[in-house]
Amino acid sequence: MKLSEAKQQFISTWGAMGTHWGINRTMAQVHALLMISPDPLTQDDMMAQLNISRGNVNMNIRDLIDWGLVERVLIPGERKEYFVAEKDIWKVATQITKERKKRELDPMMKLMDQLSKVEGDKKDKEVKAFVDAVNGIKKFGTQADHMLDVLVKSDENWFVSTLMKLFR
Amino acid sequence: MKLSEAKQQFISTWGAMGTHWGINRTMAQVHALLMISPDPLTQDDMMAQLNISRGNVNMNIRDLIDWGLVERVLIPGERKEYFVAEKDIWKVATQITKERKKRELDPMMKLMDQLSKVEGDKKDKEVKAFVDAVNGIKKFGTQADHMLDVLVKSDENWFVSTLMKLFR
DNA sequence: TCGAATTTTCAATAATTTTTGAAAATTAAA
DNA sequence: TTTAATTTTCAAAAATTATTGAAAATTCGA
Repeated sequence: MKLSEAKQQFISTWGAMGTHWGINRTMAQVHALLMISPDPLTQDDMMAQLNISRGNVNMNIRDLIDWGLVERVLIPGERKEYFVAEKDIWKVATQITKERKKRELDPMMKLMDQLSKVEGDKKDKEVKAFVDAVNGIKKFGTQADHMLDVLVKSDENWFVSTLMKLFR
Repeated sequence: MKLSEAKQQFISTWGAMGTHWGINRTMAQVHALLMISPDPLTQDDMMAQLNISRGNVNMNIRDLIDWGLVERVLIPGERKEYFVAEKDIWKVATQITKERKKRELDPMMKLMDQLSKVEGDKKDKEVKAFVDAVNGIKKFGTQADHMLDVLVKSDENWFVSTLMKLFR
């Protein structure tokens, strides 16, 4: 398989995967493109390579920056802005994990705390089924929370240690 | 907060979460409704409680069954079909994990294997960046695969052991 | 400060996904 | 069988989400 074809495959598959991961297709494609680029790219580069409009690139780049997956880089003497993606896939995974924990798990847990205080007779099977479900989710959420923390923390260490190697 | 209000909140939030988890809003709502129901429900029950059409209930129930999260139950002497959801949230989580591994991770890994065989000079920085990215993902995927297996297996044991308790 | 290059915004449009509802198929009681 | 209850299907409609592109805003060199 030729590089150009392989690139296309990679970008399109990563895009399709993105939709399963809670980010939109184009955002994942932009990310994919940047992940396999040896050099920083401009918005125009991405427009050309992915065949999408300026506005689209711009918005998705902004989202990727919010997710902590892409950053702006300044190239001395250049007027245009350049962008690079985090290349370390473990870093990508922990970053996504962290963000989703913040955006999804934390608010869910807050709600469950409220819902577990529902009024009503615990003898009523309707009430009991509800409270049981909510408490189950709370317990699960707490455990998941800890597990994810361990993962993210261990990975931060791992990341730091890999990074350190580069400097010694 | 009253039960009816709490239920509504629960269903609507679980539905919103579903969209982040790769399943559609209504499917997640049907699942939520079944999770907090002490008794099996019919399609008509769900139509009434969620205000959705018969076809919609039917399709989403089918999907939930495919995901292994809901099952049909027969109530002796009743003509209609009844449905119950897996109530154990850990079981739900491992089931989803298993399915997503099968649907997302496995195909992704297969593709990466192909893509790592891209032709071209490894000295070319374009080729190198591509191969590095693909190999990084392969390594990551393999580790994730093992991790998920451990999770699912340990949980299967845990589930079996909880189940056993019911019978002794 | 000015003005060209570049980035950002956002209303309109396009594409995609979900939902409906009625017809067809299936099921099981009589 | 026949028939009425129930489930399933799927084309059309509605709702949602993503994309465009041009105008507005910003940035930076001269």
